[in-house]
Amino acid sequence: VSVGAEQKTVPRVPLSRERVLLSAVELADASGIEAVTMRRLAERLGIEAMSLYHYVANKEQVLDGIVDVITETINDRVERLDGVSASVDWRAAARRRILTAREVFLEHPWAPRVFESRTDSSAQVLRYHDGLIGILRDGGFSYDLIHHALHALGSRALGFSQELFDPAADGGAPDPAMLDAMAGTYPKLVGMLREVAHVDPGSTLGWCDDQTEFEFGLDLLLDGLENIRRRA
Amino acid sequence: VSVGAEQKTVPRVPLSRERVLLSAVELADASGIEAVTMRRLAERLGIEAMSLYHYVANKEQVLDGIVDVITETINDRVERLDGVSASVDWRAAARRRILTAREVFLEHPWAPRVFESRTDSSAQVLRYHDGLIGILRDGGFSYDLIHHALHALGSRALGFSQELFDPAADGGAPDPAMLDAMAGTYPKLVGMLREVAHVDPGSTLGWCDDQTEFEFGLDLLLDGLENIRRRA
DNA sequence: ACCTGAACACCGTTCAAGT
DNA sequence: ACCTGAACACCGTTCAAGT
Repeated sequence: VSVGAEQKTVPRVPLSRERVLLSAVELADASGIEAVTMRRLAERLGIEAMSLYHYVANKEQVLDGIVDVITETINDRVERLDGVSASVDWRAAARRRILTAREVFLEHPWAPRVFESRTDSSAQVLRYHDGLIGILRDGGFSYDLIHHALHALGSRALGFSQELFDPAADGGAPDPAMLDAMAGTYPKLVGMLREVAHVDPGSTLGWCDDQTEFEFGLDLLLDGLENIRRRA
Repeated sequence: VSVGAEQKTVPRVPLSRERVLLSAVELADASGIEAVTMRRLAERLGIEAMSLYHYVANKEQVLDGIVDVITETINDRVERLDGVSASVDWRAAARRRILTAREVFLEHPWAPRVFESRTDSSAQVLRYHDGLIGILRDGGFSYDLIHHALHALGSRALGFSQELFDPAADGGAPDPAMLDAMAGTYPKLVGMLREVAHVDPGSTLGWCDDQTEFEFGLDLLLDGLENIRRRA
């Protein structure tokens, strides 16, 4: 079938809010979140920009919808774990849920910024938290402690921690010449970088591994919560 | 002196990069961060938009500069504490530094979003971290543990934790009728909200106090770090 | 109902030109 | 050196109009 024939004979998948939002995620994956404009999104769907307004009220709803799409993927994966988790303690179940959610964010590196820009709560995010609260509740937490725990975890509960500055630069070791130049102004910082950057020079992961750091922070919080729970 | 006379006789404070950035912070304080456009910022300074490009290369530099201005304020305040901190243990010194920094963010509620949107590192933020690293180092931390600690603290080291969704709605208790409607879909979440929202019904702070939650998360992390430090 | 085309009110930024 | 005016390439969104 030639392209020309296809254009005439194959019926278009009918447009829908769902298809608009899925397309927005694909566009962000392919070209970055700044490429997600109403005009470019419409172009990708083969319609005019104004036609989008039949499926979403405005661009904010597109971004809200992106959050829902991503978190729905997360929920699909973590809820498959819950059946297996019944026999496991709360800490292992919570840890596994969070690290599974994190895998989805690793597939959409632009997504944390979108999540942090939202102010309306998403139905899928509520569903994710509902499941996490269930795990803590079954583990013997009071609702009061669960509430504190969710605030303490923040975005870590969902599987990401937005790094301040240079998340990409963490991959490569800092330039020794640059460190020399900075040593006068930031003596302690440079002291740290000089030592930490050389701990494992042969590592292919680079001197600073995102996954390790995420798990370190997560375990610190989970351990602390377990201590409080046990004392209560 | 009449306004008309003033316009002719009083020499304008000469424009500078510094004055542009200070004005950007004032504009964000007054009208929100979305009001900080090149055109509106220029208007506020009594010049045309294009004149701004003599002081900054582009709008990204304005946002980078805003981060520097805010963090400079923080550094001014926390470095005044450091003299007094000499006799204090690392935990108290770090806690005081962070809670002092937090006060500045409470004065600029739009600032966390700007910080999290930056990708270049700021000289003032490096200076802030240098001081914090010094406190931990004096407290007996290895550079390796300090490195993990900074990642675990994330933006909490600087005094803020970006809440996901509804940070403003936390002030008022959730609507009981809405909770009833949500109970079927989110049973555990509603269970938590029903209990936690009624713990202190007479409190003027509302059922969920930002400061309390921030300190809870911060102490959880600091306690965990102290445990690791002591074991090492 | 679904989609469009023209237009509006804004952006950030360029360029060449003024003093 | 500092500042400007006109223009360009883009936004999100309105409106009235088409099928």
